Amino acid sequence: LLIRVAVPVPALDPLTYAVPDECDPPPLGARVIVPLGARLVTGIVVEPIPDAPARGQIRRIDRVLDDRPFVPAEVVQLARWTAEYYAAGVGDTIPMLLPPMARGSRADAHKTIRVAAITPAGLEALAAVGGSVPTPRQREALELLAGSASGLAIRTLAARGISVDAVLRLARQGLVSVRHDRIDRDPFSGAAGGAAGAGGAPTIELATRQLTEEQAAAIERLRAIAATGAFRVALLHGVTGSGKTEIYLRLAAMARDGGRRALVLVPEISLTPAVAGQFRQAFAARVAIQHSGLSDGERHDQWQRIRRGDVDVVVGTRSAVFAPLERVGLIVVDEEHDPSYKQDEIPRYNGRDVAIVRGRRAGALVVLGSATPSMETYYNAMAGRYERVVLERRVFDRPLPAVTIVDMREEYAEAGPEVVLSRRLRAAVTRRLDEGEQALVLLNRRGFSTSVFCRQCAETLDCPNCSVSLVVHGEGAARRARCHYCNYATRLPLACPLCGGPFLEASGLGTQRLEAEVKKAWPGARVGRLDRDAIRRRGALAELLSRFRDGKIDVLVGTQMIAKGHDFPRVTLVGVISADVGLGLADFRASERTFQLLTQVAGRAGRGAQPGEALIQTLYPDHYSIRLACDQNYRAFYAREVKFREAMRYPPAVALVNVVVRASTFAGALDAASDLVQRLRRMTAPGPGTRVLGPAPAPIGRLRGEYRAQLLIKGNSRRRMREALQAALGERPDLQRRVVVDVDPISVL
DNA sequence: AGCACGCCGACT
DNA sequence: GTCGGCGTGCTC
Repeated sequence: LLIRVAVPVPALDPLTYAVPDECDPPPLGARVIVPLGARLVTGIVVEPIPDAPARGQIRRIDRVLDDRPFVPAEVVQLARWTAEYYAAGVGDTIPMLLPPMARGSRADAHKTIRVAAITPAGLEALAAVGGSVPTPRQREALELLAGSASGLAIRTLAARGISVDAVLRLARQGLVSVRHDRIDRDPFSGAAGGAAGAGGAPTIELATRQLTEEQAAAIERLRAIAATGAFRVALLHGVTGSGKTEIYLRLAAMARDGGRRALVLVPEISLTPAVAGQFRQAFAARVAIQHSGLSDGERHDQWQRIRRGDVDVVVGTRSAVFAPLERVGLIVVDEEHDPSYKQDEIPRYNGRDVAIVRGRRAGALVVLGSATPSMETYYNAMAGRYERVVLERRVFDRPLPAVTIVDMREEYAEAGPEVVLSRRLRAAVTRRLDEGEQALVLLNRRGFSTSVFCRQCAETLDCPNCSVSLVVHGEGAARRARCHYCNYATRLPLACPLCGGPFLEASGLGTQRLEAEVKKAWPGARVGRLDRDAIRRRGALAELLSRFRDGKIDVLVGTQMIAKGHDFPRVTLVGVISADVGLGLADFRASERTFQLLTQVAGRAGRGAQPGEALIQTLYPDHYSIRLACDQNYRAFYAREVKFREAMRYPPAVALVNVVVRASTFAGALDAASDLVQRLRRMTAPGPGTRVLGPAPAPIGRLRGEYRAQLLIKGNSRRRMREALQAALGERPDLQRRVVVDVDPISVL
């Protein structure tokens, strides 16, 4: 009997193994331990009866771990779909199905390690004075091993400066033996409690809460759709503060009452504790939370609870779309436009799109919620593929914030180009502080200064590994120049490294400098900063957010992180420092991102009793994404942007695949990309509508010391595009590992 | 990812 | 001449 098994090895597709006769055949989704090369790994059965004939030699499975599916069959199929669609191997997606610590090829209840032990021949060689004693390194290894009866882990030896290679060389000479030891351990002991907790009855009775008319109508429509029990996607297009979460809660309760379960995806759970918290309140212990902020033990515990059927609702980030939940009747993707749904490493899947596929297979209602839907989603809604449910008003009839554009060209003319905070913004902050209210100030750029240049020779301070300029972080003695792409860091030189000129000047501002400016402008105010640098420490983010919520911070400065989904009732003012950060990027989504960011951040104002206002500083007050964000006119923005996408043949008008080729030289990267382009053009010529663009140097032409070139495939059949690409790469297997394929890229930078 | 093989500069 | 670092190919 043959089965096909997905093993957690990057880029690898399922392998065929034989099941011994004395063994019960494992079902789809069961774990099996299989030999792979010289080691044993844990895999998942993806085809109990292979569709395709086996290729190559067939080995026997070592052991079956489960007689029932460990991963639900529908989730296994979802992983296979994801691997194929995003041009990855099943081996890339399989780890996402498993609880942490059961992931990876070496992890499992049956982790194996390589242990080296000295052989009699080795002892002899060691004893023979000056005889067959090998190299010093090898001698050192033998001496260490001679002192240990049971041998030493190769890892341990490596830690003492003996390379794996050296040990394996000794093994080939027969002087040491290498065995694979299984370590049976229980990695999950003591993993109870934590986020799992919250037992008892729900603290809030859903039905008693008041709904707006719009909310009630939206729920009624969605309920009717869900009641059919058939797959359907609905866009819940609701302005900021319109109470979308309440609708998710009610729909989840309905799903539960109908005997089905709900999967709720949020962009970044630590940034939207409100959503998770509200589900906790309504569903108490019947909720599981899945996100990267949990410890491995906690995550494992949550995974098991879901798998056992102990929960009705799973709230989680992107990867929760693979949660082992059965009988899914509702899938919510909150803030569906958020770029964090796209994973920026292999497999490069979009959690929203995988959610839709999961919903189709489960016959579920999929609700995509946003105040600023992605172009893709709105395009589908306009084409009638998605239901469109609209919430135009905020809850309690609270007004949307009044948004005003501040033209910084006038400001510069008045006060010089150094000005950071416009007069208008200063006045507004002062007024809010006097009223005891809070303000958010957005600047979507980290660091203190964004570049350093020499006044004498005009040279800029660049990263030695990447083609980007270094960003200054910190002030005074703590000043460092850092690369945001490879983490290279150096002390800021006193003189120009090129010409020796002493006049180095830092320019361009980031959140750190903004924080300093705000503190200087309002010495009495309590100022906080929220960006990736400020939340490095575990728990720092939650701490910062709760301090702001509790009113211990008056002005919170930060990057786009401050724009995401938060509900701070006392924020009445939002300031945007440089709305045009990002508009200069040569990315087809630049306008969309800017519009979304500005609309979302403005939407943080006036969510409580006091009405809010937003002030947007920009050098391009006439740019449509800024102007229309100011009007909070999504439909006008969409109408304008979709014309651009159609004219330029960009998504959602066409499908896009981005291919990046790496090489040690610039010419090498460009040549390889060019070769792929030619092969692709030959292959796609018969397929109308498919076009190959490039090759061109990647926008970041050098990254971590490697040169990069890129090409784009545009077309209307992703399958055709993928097949052409696979065929081209099949002809150039040597390029396989130098190429990164991104299907439906969120950005082509 | 691991693991093996083979090529090449460095250094006894 | 070895040693060992590193790029390349393969795993049913």
